[in-house]
Order: sequence, then C-alpha cells, then structure tokens
Amino acid sequence: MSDSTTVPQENFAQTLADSGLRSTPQREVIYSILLNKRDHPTADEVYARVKAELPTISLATVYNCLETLVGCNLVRAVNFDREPTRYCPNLRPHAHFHDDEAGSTHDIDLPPDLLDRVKAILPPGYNASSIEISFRGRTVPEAANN
Amino acid sequence: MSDSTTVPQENFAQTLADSGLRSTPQREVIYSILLNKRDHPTADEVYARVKAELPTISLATVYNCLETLVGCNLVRAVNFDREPTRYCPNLRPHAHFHDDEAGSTHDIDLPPDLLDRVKAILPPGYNASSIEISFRGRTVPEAANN
DNA sequence: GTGGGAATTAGAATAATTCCAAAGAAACTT
DNA sequence: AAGTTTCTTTGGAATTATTCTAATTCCCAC
Repeated sequence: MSDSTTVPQENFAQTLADSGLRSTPQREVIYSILLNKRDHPTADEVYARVKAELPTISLATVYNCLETLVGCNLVRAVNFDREPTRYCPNLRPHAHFHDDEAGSTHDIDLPPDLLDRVKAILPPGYNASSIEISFRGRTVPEAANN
Repeated sequence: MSDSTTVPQENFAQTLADSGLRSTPQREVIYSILLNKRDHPTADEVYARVKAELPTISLATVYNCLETLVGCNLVRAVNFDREPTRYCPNLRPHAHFHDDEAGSTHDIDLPPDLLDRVKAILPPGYNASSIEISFRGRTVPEAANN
C-alpha cells in the first residue's frame, strides 16, 4: 500500500501524535481516500468520496482534516491560479502540471539536484519554508506514453 | 521609465491593438500604477491607488483591465496559496518569494539556464504554457542586504 | 462515571472574484 | 455627420471556496 512517497498506515497515528493530535476515523478515511486515488482531488471531491464511508461527515470537517494533514506534513496542498486547492499525498519532491483542457493535475518528479539548484537562487536572508514549481498547459496524448 | 523587463509606454497601445483591444485611460493608468510601485499589489490595492486618478472607476473594471493586461502578456498574475492574486509588470523570467511575516512578495531573478532545466523535466507530451516557481517563508533582515 | 480538552458538526459569514445587463465611448460606414 | 457595430465600463447581484462560530459529541485521565 505505501511506497517511498507516502506514510504507511501504521505511522499515520504516530505522526499525528507527534503533533499532539489524535487519529480519528475522519482523518484516517480522508487520508486513505487521498492514497487510494491519486488524482489531486479538491476538498469538495474529497467530501463527495468520504461520504460513501462516513455519510454524516460535514464539509467543515473535511476542510479541518485536510488542513490538519497538511499541517503535519502527511499531505501537500496544491494551488493553481484561482482554482480550488487540491490535495496530494505524494511527499517526494515533485512539481505539478495542470492540464487546462482536461482539468487534471499530474505529479512531475523532480531530479533531486534540481530542487537544490532552485533553492540556491534565493539571495541570503531569504529563508524558504516551501517551494512550489507548477506548470500549466496541455497534454498531447498522441505524443505521450500516457 | 521602461527597462528590459517591461513594455515601454509607446508599445502599450500597440500590444493591445495586436489583440484587437483598445488602449483606454483605465488600462493605461492601471498599467502605470503597476510600473510605478513594483510591490505586487492585489486587485483591491490597485483599485485603491487608481481611484486617486480615476475616482469613478469600478472594482469590476480593475479586474477586467488586469485580466486584459495579463491576457496580452503585459503583466503577470502571481498566486500564493489562498491569497488574493497579485500583479506584476516584470516580464523577465523570475520566481516569486512570499514573506509570510511581512506579507510582501519579492521577485527573484532566474538564471536563464535554470528555467530551461526546469522545463526539461516535463515528460514528452506535456506542453507547458506557463511556469511558476514560488517560495514561501521569512526574510531575515540582519542577514540580507535588504 | 465525571471533567476537560480535542474533534466534529451545521450553518452563518466572509473574501475574492465573476457575472450580468445597461449605459457609454470609439471606430467604421455610408 | 447620423447610424451601426463593437468594445468598454459600471454597479450590483451572484458565485465559489473557504473560514468562522457556537453547540454538541467524543475520548481519555482521573
């Protein structure tokens, strides 16, 4: 189930506990939904999916849980322009490509040295806590292995 | 007034005309406001500044004009997380750094080859029309020349 | 099994942006 | 220069994503 990019289920509770937080059914299900279908769903989409398992969950809880997971680095939030925030359980360094035609978002793995080179452009005194590299455009199905 | 990063006033009308658009007082003033103070203002901030010169302008027009200028590549829109969109007349390749403490946004010039290297990570079939590299964090005044 | 902090819930509120329909210029046409 | 078309602006309503709030519920420690 887990690969090098994600936190295995058994560490999930621990990671939360490390931040003084509890593992709850809502948090677990939401995290598993993100692992299950890696299509960068929005909060609304997560809400729709989680209701199948927890029919009484509220949208506010979905937002709360997602924010919590982002806060303890179990999940990354991805933003494109004025689009709703999307969520991604891939913790490996990667960029994002947003296909404007399809509306879909894809992970693009980053060569490890490249992230370092990008970080290196910051002048002294600029202390970055996060970096985001994002592309927008079209994917050409014929040309891609896709 | 203009430098290598911006469009000189005399080309402004032409650039609009190339897209079948007119140069209007509202568009001109808004563009000059962006040139004048390069602090990445939001639409609201532009609105406040433009009212000094055009007191009857509406917020909708500010949004319209900014979108128009972005559309014909006179201006770039910059987004950070869920913050309001900011606008920037710097057309040179550059990244953005958002200082969470001060709420300010800074341009970070990109070495020309770096943008190419970043573009090169895209698999075949991924056709990017725009790239954005953005940092969030703090700036440390003591360490910076700033 | 009771008290207290944490978490969830539903709904109201907010903030940024977009939509809409009407009124106002500007530019072509003849 | 009047008429027509097209582009632009305007104010206000509407929309969308998200956050806030207050009330309940849950869970663990005592």
